[in-house]
Amino acid sequence: MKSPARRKTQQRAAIHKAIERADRPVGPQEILSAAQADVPALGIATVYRNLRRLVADGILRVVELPGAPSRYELAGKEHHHHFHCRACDRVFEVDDCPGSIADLTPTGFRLEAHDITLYGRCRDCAGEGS
Amino acid sequence: MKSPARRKTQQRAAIHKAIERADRPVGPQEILSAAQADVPALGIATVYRNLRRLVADGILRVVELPGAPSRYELAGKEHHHHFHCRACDRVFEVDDCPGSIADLTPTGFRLEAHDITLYGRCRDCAGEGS
DNA sequence: TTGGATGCAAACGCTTTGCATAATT
DNA sequence: AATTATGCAAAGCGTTTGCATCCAA
Repeated sequence: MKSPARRKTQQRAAIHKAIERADRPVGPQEILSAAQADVPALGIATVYRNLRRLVADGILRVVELPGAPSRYELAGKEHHHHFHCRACDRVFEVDDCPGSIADLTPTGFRLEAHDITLYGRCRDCAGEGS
Repeated sequence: MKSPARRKTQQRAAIHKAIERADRPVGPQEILSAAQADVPALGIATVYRNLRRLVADGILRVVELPGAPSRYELAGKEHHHHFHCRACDRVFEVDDCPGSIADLTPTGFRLEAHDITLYGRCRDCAGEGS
C-alpha cells in the first residue's frame, strides 16, 4: 500500500529539514530559500502545499503571529508560546505558560485555546540599536 | 487655526462612530459597511487612510490578531486582551491580565510588550452548534 | 486659489489555485 | 496506465498607493 517514496519526497524532505534546522518557527519564504539548497527548482507553491499537508498530518504546527505572516514549527512539542523579536523579526519559543489564563475568560464564554506572544528584543538584539 | 469642519470630516466621523457603536474591535470591511449608513459613497481606501490617521493620532488602537486581519478599537482604554469567538468571528475585550508575563521571558531577552488572545465561543455562540 | 481628503482603479505582498507536465506506483 | 506532485502563472484577498477630482478654508 505505502512504500518509501524517493524522488517525489525530495521536496517534502527538504522542506521538513529546513524547518528542523531552523529550530524556531520560520516562514514560507525562509523555508523556500533554505530548502532550495537541496532542491534548487523548488517553487513557493510547492512549499505552501507541503506545509499544509505536513500540518494536516500533524507533523508541523502553524504559529500564527499577530500582524505577521504565519510561521511553522515541528509539532509534538509541549505547550509553549513565542517571543517575537522586533529587531531581527525572528520568533523564539517560550517554554513556560501562566496557568491562570482560564481566569480571564468572561462569564458564559467557553475557552478553547489561547495564544501568548511576547515582543521585544532577543538576546542577540538586546544590546544593539537602542 | 482649527474650526469645526463640516463635509470633509463626515467620513472620519462616520468611521469613528462605527467603531464606537460596535463596542468591540472591528475590521475595515465591517467599519465600511456600518459607516456607509452615514456616507453611502464611502470607499474602502478612505476607511484605511482614516484608520491609519486615527491610530497615529492616538484615537484608535490596532488589535492585531493571530491569523486574522487587524481590527480597530477606541484607544484610551486600560491594558486588556481579547477573546476571539471561533463561531461568529467577533472579538471581545477581556479586562484582566495575568501579571506573571514577565516571568516567561527568556534570559537575556528584553520584554517590551505582550499579547494574549483567547479562543473559543462567546456567550451567544456557546450554546449553539457543538 | 491652494492644500488636503476622497473615490476609483491599479499595484502590492502573501497565499491559493488552475493546468499542463513530470515523477511514482 | 493511473495517480499524485511539481512548477509556473494566474487568481484571490486584504491593504496601500497613484491620480484626477472635489471640498474646505
